[in-house]
This record gives sequence, structure tokens and C-alpha cells, in this order.
Amino acid sequence: MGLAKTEMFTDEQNKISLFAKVFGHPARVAILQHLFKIDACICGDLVNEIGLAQPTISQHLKELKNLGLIKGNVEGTSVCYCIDKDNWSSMKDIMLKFLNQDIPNTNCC
Amino acid sequence: MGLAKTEMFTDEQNKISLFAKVFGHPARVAILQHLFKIDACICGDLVNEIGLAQPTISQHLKELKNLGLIKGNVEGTSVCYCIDKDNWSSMKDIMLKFLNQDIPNTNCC
DNA sequence: ATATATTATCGTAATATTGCAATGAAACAA
DNA sequence: TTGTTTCATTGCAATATTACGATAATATAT
Repeated sequence: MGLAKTEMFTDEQNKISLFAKVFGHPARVAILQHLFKIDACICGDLVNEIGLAQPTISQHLKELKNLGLIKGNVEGTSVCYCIDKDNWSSMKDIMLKFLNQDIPNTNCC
Repeated sequence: MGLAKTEMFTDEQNKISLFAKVFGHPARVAILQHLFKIDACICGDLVNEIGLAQPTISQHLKELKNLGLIKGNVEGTSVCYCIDKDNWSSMKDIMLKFLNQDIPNTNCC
């Protein structure tokens, strides 16, 4: 299979899992952390920063762009990537709600 | 390949991606939400609650247990699952730090 | 026009993930 | 003991993910 049965889950559950999935690879985590650290757009040098081949980085960037977490502006021959503030915030709201669920006061475990 | 090159990333980046990966499937999100909602241990009925076959649920539970996010106590013929508070909190710290990174004030995008 | 630089896409190989039927293991009941 | 219940494990098929070489596409420079 390898195919999640998304139709049996809520939109919220599917959304959470889609965001989580994109964070489920260290290269994409590293890309995002770098974009935050640089505190500005970054044109190029992501391939040097992360240690993967250019097509691999390009593919990871595409997935981040597909979810709307980053955007890329073309600047001459290079592309300038940065965090999409609004979409990052919406994503954060959803993920925080999930992570901040009250921890049950279980009396049996 | 299908194999992440974890050795080129920091421990933190790998940790974040491992936690995120386990949240990257709606069934596991649903299981965790149910454990939070019940606000107690749950013995059985996860298979009825989620709509997947018993071996499938068992496999998802195993992954959550491997990461330490839940624990299971055997009670007679059934097993009682609940959130592992301490580990959930540590996970939350790591994920919140990642999600709460300051949004760059980009002036180019 | 030709060359250079940067990023995207295609194609492919290796590995991982998902789901479930079949089966096993363990505790309990009659 | 025999049956029942509950959960775990095995084995397998279908699909997804990861990585990268080769190549295309685009813009700029000479």
C-alpha cells in the first residue's frame, strides 16, 4: 500500500499530518532553520549550506513551497527564498493546538 | 534511495524530523488525540475508534511507543495505553522551539 | 551568438511506509 | 483442557520517499 487512508480522518488530522510530514526530513528542517537564521531572503548557497546535491535541495524546496511555508522570488538567474510569514503562522496555530493538548491525569499508568 | 542522510545534520534537526515523522500520518494523530480526549488510559476500542484493521493500529501504536510518546500497560488480556507525560513534554519543548522561531523581517519578498 | 551561472525537471535506483490477511502469544473463563 | 478475547508479529503487495546524474530552462555577461 504505502497510501494513507485520508478519507477516514478529519480535515484537521489530515492537515496536521501533512505539515508534520514536511518536517519529517532533517534536510527540510535545516533549510527552514537556515531561512530563519539568515533573517532575510536567501539567494542560492542553500546547496552549500546543506550538504546535499542541487536537485535534491530543489526537490525539498518544492515540497516546502507546495505547502506554502516558503516562497521564492526570481532575481535574475537566482531565486530568493524566504519564509511565508502568514502561512507559517497559520501552520503554527494548528500545530500548537495539537502539541498543547492538556496532558491527561491518568491514574492507571 | 528513500534513505535520509542523517549524518550530515545536527542531533536537534534529526530529533525534530523523527518526532515530526511520527505525526506525519493521520491515524497516529487520531490515536494521540483520542488518548488526550479520553483523559485516561484506554484499554482496547482504538480499533473501533479509528477505522483501520487491528494489525495496522498495532503497528502505529508501536511507532508511538518506540518514540516514547505513549506507554502501554498490560491488564489481563488487554493493554492499556496512555500518553507518556514526561516524554510528551520534552518532545513539545523541542518542537515548540522549532515552531516558535522568530519570523524574519524580510525586506525582499 | 556564445558562454556562464543558477535553478528546475526528468528518469531511475534504493529504501521506507502503509495496510491487511494469516498466524502467534498470553491471559482468562467455562 | 478447550475455547475466547485481545494484542503482537510475520509476510507480502502496493505505493511513497529520497537521492542524484543528466539535462532543460532561464537570465546575464562578454
